[in-house]
Amino acid sequence: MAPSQRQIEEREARKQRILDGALNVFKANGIEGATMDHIAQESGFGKATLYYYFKSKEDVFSEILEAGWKNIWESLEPIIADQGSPRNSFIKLLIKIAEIAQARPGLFEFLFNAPKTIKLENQPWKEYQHRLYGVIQGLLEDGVREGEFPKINPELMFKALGGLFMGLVFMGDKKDPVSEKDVEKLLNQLITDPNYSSN
Amino acid sequence: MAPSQRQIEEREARKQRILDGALNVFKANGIEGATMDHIAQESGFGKATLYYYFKSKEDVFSEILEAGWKNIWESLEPIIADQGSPRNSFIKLLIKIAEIAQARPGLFEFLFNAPKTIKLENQPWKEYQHRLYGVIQGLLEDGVREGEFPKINPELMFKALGGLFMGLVFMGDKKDPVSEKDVEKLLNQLITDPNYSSN
DNA sequence: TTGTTTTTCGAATTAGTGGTCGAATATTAA
DNA sequence: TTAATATTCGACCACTAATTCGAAAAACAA
Repeated sequence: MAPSQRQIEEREARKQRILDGALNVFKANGIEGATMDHIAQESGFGKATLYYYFKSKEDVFSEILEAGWKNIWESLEPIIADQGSPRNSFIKLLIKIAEIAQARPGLFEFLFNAPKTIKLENQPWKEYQHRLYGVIQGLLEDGVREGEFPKINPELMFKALGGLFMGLVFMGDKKDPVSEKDVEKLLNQLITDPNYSSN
Repeated sequence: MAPSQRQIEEREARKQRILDGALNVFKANGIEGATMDHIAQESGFGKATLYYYFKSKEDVFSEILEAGWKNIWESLEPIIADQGSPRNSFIKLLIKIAEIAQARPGLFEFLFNAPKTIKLENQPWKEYQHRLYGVIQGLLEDGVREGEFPKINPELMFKALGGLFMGLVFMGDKKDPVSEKDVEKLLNQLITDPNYSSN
C-alpha cells in the first residue's frame, strides 16, 4: 500500500528532526565528535532508528549539505537573475550570504567545514556550490572587464574574497557577529570602485 | 649518569624525525587519517617507540604546533621590531608570512587547521599566536589612527584580512601557489592608502 | 668484559564507533 | 478484530586506533 500523504510528511519531519540533532551535535562537538550515538540521543531516537531513516552516517551529513546548499542557492537565485552592474550584484550577493550565514551559523559553518572532513564523490550539493562559485567568478570577471573593480586577476581575487568572507563569518572567537552594515561598508571600502571617488 | 650532549642531540633528532613523519602523514591523509601506525611507519620507528618519545598522539601534534608557531614568531620578530609606518610593517609582515607558508605549505596548513580539530587548553603555541594577532591588531589600529588605512573598525578588518590571507594561502584547489608579488599587489590595491594616490 | 641505561618494538589491551539483528511495539487498512 | 506494515530500539558485532606491556637488543661506562 502506498503510504498516505500524512505518513510521508511525518516521516519527513522525523528525518528532519534527526538532521537537526546531527547539526546540534556537530555544533557542540565538532565534526569529529559527532557520533551516531550522540545524534541518536540528541534527536530523541534509538541509534538503530537512525539507520531506518538514513543509510549511513555519511548519508546524514550528505543530506544536511544537500539541503543547506540548495537553500543557499535558491535564496541567491533572485539576486543573480536580477540584472545590474556586476559590482552591485556582487555586493548584494555577499550581503545576502552573510544574512543566511547569520541566520543559521551552525549550518553555515558545517556547510563549509564538513566537506574537508567527509570527502566523497557524487555529492549532489557540489553542483550548487560549483554553480555559485561560477557565478561569483563571472561577476568578478565582468566587473574587472567593465572597470568596476581594480584590475586584479579575478581568480586571485576570488580566492582572496572567499577567504575574506569566510574570515568575516568564522574567524576569531566569534564574539560579535558581523552585521550586514559592516560587510557592506567593508566591501565598499576595500573594493574601491575606481570609477567613483565618493561612495 | 647524565646523558651526553651528543645523546641529547640524537634524541632530539629522532623526535624531529617523528615529527616530520607525522607532518607527512597529515599532509597525505588529512588530520583525521593521521594514525600513530602511519606515523610510525612513515618515520621508520615501531609504534611503541613513538610513545617513548611522546606522551600521546596529541603531544606529537602539540609539539609540531609549538615549533611551528615559534618559528613563525621568530621569523617575524625582526620585522615587528623594525620601526616603520604601520602600513608598511603590515604589508611586510604579510609578505613574510606568505613566504613562510610557501616554504612549508604542509606545516602552515597544519598550523591553522589542526587547532580546530585537536582542541586543548594550555597549548603553549597559543601564546605565539596571540602575540602575533596582537601585533597585527595593533598595526591595524595604528594605521587607521594615522590615516594609512581606510577608517574601518580594526577588529573587523583584522578578521577580514585574516580570512583573506588564509584564502590566499589555502583556498581553492591550490593549483598555482600565490606569489609574493601577488600578495603585495593585491594588498596594495585592496588596502588603498588614502594618503597617496600613486603607489 | 660486564653490569647499567637507553632505545626499540611486536603483541596485547582498551576504548570507541559505525553499523546490524531480531524482537517488540505502534499504526494502518480491511 | 486482525493481519499486514511501519517504526523503534537495546544488544551485539566487527573493526579501528590509541595506548601499554614486557622483554630484548643497542649503546654506554667501568
